[in-house]
Amino acid sequence: MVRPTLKKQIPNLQEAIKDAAWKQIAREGAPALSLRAIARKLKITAPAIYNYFSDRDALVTALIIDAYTSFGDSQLAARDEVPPDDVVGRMTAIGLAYRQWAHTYPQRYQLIFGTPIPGYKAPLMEVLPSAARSLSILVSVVEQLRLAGRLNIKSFPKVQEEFKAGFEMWKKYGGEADIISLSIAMLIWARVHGIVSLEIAGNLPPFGTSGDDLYLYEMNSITQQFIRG
Amino acid sequence: MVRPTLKKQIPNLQEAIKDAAWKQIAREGAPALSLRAIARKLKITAPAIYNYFSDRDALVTALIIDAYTSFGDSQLAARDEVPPDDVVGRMTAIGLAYRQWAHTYPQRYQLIFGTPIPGYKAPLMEVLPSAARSLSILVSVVEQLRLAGRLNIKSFPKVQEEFKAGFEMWKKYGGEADIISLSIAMLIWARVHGIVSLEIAGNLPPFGTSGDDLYLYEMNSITQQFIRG
DNA sequence: ATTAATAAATATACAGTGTTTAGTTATTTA
DNA sequence: TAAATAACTAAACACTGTATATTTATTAAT
Repeated sequence: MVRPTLKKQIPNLQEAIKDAAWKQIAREGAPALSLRAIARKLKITAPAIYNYFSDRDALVTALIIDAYTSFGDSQLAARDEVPPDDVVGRMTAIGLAYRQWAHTYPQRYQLIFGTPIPGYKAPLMEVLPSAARSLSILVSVVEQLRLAGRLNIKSFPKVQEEFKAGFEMWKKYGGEADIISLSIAMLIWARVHGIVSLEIAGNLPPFGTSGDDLYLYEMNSITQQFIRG
Repeated sequence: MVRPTLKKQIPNLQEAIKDAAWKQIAREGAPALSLRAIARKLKITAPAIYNYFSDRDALVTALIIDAYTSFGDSQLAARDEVPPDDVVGRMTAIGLAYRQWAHTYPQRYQLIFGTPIPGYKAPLMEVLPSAARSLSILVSVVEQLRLAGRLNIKSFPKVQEEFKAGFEMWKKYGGEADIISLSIAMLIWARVHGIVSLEIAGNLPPFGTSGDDLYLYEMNSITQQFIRG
């Protein structure tokens, strides 16, 4: 019956491992992530990492959660810089923040939305809280529009029964909102994600269109289509 | 001065390697692609592959070109099944074909649009012909709308000067079209890609929305916004 | 027919990866 | 002081892509 506390030369090794991982990702890209390289940088042996992460995928999951948190923070900050009554302004602000965050941290963006780690599949249950939180900022603005009667939901498809359970689960982490607000938020999310993911992957520029203009145009399409008044 | 012809036990080894690669990708996913595993399946040694592909990335590039070709074929078939005068019908047909192809070959889709191969970056110049061809079907329909005076380009952003050179390059493989048609095609492409990529990555369903309904709604948004008459 | 040239395959090896196992060191509580 | 155990290292395994050298087989010219 003995319970020794943790001990290490490096004060907080768990955080140090993640830091080293991020630096490696930023410098050489997510696919180059290597436990052995991290260990070399920290002057420990590779198996020592297994005291803090059960395997490489667990480390990646932790990084993804951090990335979602960073993304959610930027969404939250963008929203709250605009007065609550200026709903359209808030929508615009988080839309711009979305793209700006992706351009500031392309590797984090790819880590979340791409599949840059060989054989890795994010475990939904672990990632959901931070993922739902980051999406919840957009949902909150859409919900605010709905409550103000300014949400144009004409002809928007009804949510199927089978997905209502998923919605209830989402609310646990994403906060209170009507399901129609979540649905419309998903569509808005898909639109900005469409442009930004093509941009980040380098598939947009050579075809003759600027991401800037296209993105602004698309944000205008969104507000025109879904906001009235 | 001797020029021996190719010789092999397997009739067309180059194609056999690609076939084995596709089977491996379909069974275990793109990141699991392994030259050694391909060699084992074909009962040859791994270095023998280097007689047909300069390295692993060259094989991946060949696979991507094949995937683009397969995608382009499905777009072409979908378009030409609808009479030329029914332009809206053609737009709908290729839109549905886009999503259906992605769902039929999710690994091919991810190979093109994701980044599933560690450290791989597609060489634009090699991929451009097949990529431009596959996009050209959508562009041709948009161009057809433009020529018929049914394209709604009100307030669509002008293309920046610096990208006009890229447009000229694109025309070489994508065919004759006005630059505004390409731009609008890009935006339409981004929209469908936004939904489909989230679907394929498994990020849509858990949050309570059906890809089916959302996609149909979005295709309607597109026709409403860009087609008049 | 013999010989030279060369394509295509193999054998071998190197440096890298994630991970497992066994053993060691250090710390903490009883 | 002694037992318990967390945290680490050392060594090894089974992989990976790829470079080099060598062998085999085929072709073309003499």
